Amino acid sequence: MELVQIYECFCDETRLRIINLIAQGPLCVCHVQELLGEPQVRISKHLAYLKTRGLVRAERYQNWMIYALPAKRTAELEANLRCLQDCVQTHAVFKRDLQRLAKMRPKMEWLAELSTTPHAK
Amino acid sequence: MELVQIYECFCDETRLRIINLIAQGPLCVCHVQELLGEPQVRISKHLAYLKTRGLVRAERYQNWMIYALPAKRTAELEANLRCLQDCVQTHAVFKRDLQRLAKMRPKMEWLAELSTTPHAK
DNA sequence: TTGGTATATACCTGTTGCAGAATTTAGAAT
DNA sequence: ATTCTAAATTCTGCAACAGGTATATACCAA
Repeated sequence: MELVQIYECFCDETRLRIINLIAQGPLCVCHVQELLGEPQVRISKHLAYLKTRGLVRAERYQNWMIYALPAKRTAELEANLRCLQDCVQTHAVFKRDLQRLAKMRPKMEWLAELSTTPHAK
Repeated sequence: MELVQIYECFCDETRLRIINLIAQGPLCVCHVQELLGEPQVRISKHLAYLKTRGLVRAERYQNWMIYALPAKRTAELEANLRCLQDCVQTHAVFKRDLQRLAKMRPKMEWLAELSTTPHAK
């Protein structure tokens, strides 16, 4: 994953919000959709965009597609994800997304066991 | 300067190289052009792109346009510039650009006195 | 098989981005 | 005024992106 590709992924607000959420742990499309309050097709297409650039990976579980950060991440990606996390601290939209996610977590325990990726928080 | 705009500025390699150079201190267009070995129109247009998003400011000195980072930078911009500097350490292209810049510095002392921006070495 | 849910894809539209070639503008020097 | 240099702008073409609507696919359940 090249540096420029990271920034391509980062340069749209919807994608930033998605990344912000998925950085906390794997999510399926419908969760993201509900959390962001954006139409399904939009979420789906942005996720596809991220996937082609290797920023996320996808795995099917029954009816759901579970999206997560890749297990192996370059130092660059790690650095930029950390930087992003710092930056969004001060932005209401992103904070709200995370708060909603926290509320939703309890309903999502089944998801936690699926992924090989360790969850943040 | 919004977060997304920072990433818009970062998502093209030519722009990344320009930013990497200008982060070291103010430069005029012809310097950037010479350092990158890219045609003038390309440099000029990317600089315009960066300027409209507030990532750089420009100031005329006689025949030359001097581009520099803005004097006041948001925390986000600072964080991302630092992150970028870390990331490019390992990339030959960017390192070479900086080496060339270092060689060119002696010929550019007149520039140093113009700017209000403190130079990073 | 039928129907439902979750997700992706195809198609269309408008916008933006990037490139190069040619031209123009601004200032300096003669 | 003319000429030189530095830089920006205009024009054209093309590819990518972002949005939406509609449709298709994949899996599950009855």
